[in-house]
Amino acid sequence: MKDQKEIIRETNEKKIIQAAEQVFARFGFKGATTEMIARKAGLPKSNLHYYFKTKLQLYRVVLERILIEWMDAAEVFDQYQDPKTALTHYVEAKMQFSRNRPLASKVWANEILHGATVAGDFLRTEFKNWFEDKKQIVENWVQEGRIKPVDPYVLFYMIWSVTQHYADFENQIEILNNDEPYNEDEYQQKTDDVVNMILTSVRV
Amino acid sequence: MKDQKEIIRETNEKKIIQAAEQVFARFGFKGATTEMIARKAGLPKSNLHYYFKTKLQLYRVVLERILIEWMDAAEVFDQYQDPKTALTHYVEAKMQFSRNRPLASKVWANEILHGATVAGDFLRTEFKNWFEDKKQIVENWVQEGRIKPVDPYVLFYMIWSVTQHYADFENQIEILNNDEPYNEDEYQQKTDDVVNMILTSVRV
DNA sequence: GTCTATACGTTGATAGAC
DNA sequence: GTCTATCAACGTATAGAC
Repeated sequence: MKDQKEIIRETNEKKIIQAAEQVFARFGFKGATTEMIARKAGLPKSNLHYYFKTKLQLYRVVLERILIEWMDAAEVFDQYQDPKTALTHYVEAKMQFSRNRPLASKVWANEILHGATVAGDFLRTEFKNWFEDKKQIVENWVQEGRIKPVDPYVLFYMIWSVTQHYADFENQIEILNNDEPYNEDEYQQKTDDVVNMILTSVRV
Repeated sequence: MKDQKEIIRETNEKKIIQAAEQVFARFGFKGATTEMIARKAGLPKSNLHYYFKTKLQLYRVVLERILIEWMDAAEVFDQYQDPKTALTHYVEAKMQFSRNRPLASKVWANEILHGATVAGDFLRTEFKNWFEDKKQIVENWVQEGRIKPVDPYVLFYMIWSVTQHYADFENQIEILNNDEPYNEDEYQQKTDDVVNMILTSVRV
């Protein structure tokens, strides 16, 4: 049974983490201030420091949550044996992630861009394992002649970069779209086009 | 004829701009300190402020130079009428840019990621004009049946994101490559693969 | 044009009353 | 668990001697 304090702690931590993600996405780690995060969470700054000792610790928590979401979204890749189906669902999931969680994508992009100092451990362990596994699947597809011969690295980097571009560069995209954000239908259309081009690029 | 002071000014400004690009790429605008930039340029901090009144002004200069380089590298697109040749040279130029100027790419990515507050003007004018022009070329190719029907936006975002990924996410790439940077041959191989996949995706 | 010293604002973090 | 007051550190920018 959760007691009163525990509930308060959980709700406040959640509010802080959500606010932190917004501020980190917009201003980066150094550019974000604990004051901005606290205000967005509706708490005084000292309360934030009560729940998270340091800004770095809060940042770690935010990143960790993003990684978990990222891995969850990637599971869809394993659920289909057919290359076309697996790739279609995977690319669609990535495009949806960019649509629903652009802030998460931006925080991640910012982290890698500036040296992956915090995410480095995760990349070298869990992430690398995940990737080696997927790489093997793609290599099998190639050997079985089910897709055109492609370097798995090049394929995955293409999928990641293209899909994440719709989140990380949304400001640029919006400007080129006459300062209009995509509506649901338009975004679905882009998603279909991206899926189609990637499938075509491996000839499935 | 340039006098002594002018020469000193030019060399020092150049040193500062180059140092600034490195520091902005690594730490972002807010994360970069004028002290770090000055030290890397081999000057006292007050000298930096003598040449560039504010950090923001220095940042603007750095960004502007990057944009000029970017546009220069893009000119290759206009020099060929054949879709296959034009796309090949363009993608190769972009891949070379990521290889030779990863810092420039990162500064740009960081700028867009965090709201394009400084580059917004450029994007809405010069950049948009440039893009509208290229968009028309691609649409013509489609109408003439020389490439598969594709949304020009989706095609360009694919080219930009994939090529820039090799600069902006190089930390992640290096980790997945067992903490080894790509050598020249490997990078050339990736370049060929990227070109090939993009050409295939539009069926030329 | 160069450099030391410094003013001034901002920010991460804490103390201590409630 | 909350909040006001406060501090120490840092970072931008400038003054003024050389």
